[in-house]
Amino acid sequence: MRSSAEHEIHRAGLRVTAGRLALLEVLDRFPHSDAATLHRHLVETDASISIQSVHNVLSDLTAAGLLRRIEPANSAALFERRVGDNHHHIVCTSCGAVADVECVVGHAPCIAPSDTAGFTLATAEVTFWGLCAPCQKLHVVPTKEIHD
Amino acid sequence: MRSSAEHEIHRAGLRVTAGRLALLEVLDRFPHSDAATLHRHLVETDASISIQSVHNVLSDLTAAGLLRRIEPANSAALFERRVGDNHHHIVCTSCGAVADVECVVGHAPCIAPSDTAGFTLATAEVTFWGLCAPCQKLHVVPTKEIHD
DNA sequence: GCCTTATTTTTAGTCGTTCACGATAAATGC
DNA sequence: GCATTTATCGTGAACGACTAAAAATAAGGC
Repeated sequence: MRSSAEHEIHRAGLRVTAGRLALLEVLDRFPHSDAATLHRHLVETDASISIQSVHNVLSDLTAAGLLRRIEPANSAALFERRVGDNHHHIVCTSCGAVADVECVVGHAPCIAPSDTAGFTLATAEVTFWGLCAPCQKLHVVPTKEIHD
Repeated sequence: MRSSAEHEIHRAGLRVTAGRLALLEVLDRFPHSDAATLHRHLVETDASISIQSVHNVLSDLTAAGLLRRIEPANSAALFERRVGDNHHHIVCTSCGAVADVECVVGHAPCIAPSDTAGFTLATAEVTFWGLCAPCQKLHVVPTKEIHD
């Protein structure tokens, strides 16, 4: 059984290595993970890979367009395999959990601010903040005040 | 002449110190600055303040609601005095310059994603990416590919 | 002006990430 | 298959941004 990951890496002009395959596989199971978390999962399963190599692989695959890197405030860089669409994210202010969010309004409204101050607009990135279901149950009060 | 900054700090229940006043004044002239930049401006003008104290003051004033902290990807935390509204930002992918952007569509559409995956939604944060006017003139090609 | 305690300084230390470089192993050509 | 090339990985060190702890200082109420 030949994984699609193998094809993807090869098509990107990169060498197919055990580390890259393993990382893509783990990232499939745990999207929105940071480098340290991915490294932990990797050493747990089998592959011996250094944390620096994890950063290396993440950087290479992101540059190749196989991964998307997001960087919510107060958090390390997170990675996901879902690329090529303009979906957004919602982040839990209490525990940092991240979920994908489809932009209901489509592209146009969000990407058309009234005044771009002379900037040429390329992309719009939306991050939603809130409480995830488990944290709601725990009655955890978010540390940041939310005034309307 | 009593500065409004003095009142603001006092009203927040914080002590009015030279460092805090100086930082607010510098941040007025250079919005969207990071701690290191602010520190540089401060030591240039007059006030001898340590970089750690700058972080301290920024943290205190942000917690008190006098400052807003933003954290664009690939950048240190930036601060601005404009608080209490829901304006967004546009960041230059080439030089990192930041400008304020009013959200033309208002509140509702952006803050109403179709599915929040069980999250309770609190706020929406929009970051626009593009090229600032000076970087456009320099014909600088952004390092990230822009498809569509 | 004094006293309490918030604030600042000083000094270390942490976290996430990048860099340099020798060691290793994919992929190409034979 | 096997050798060669060179992309990739491991190791170790370093970096920037930020936080922590403790001692020194100074704001502001009395």
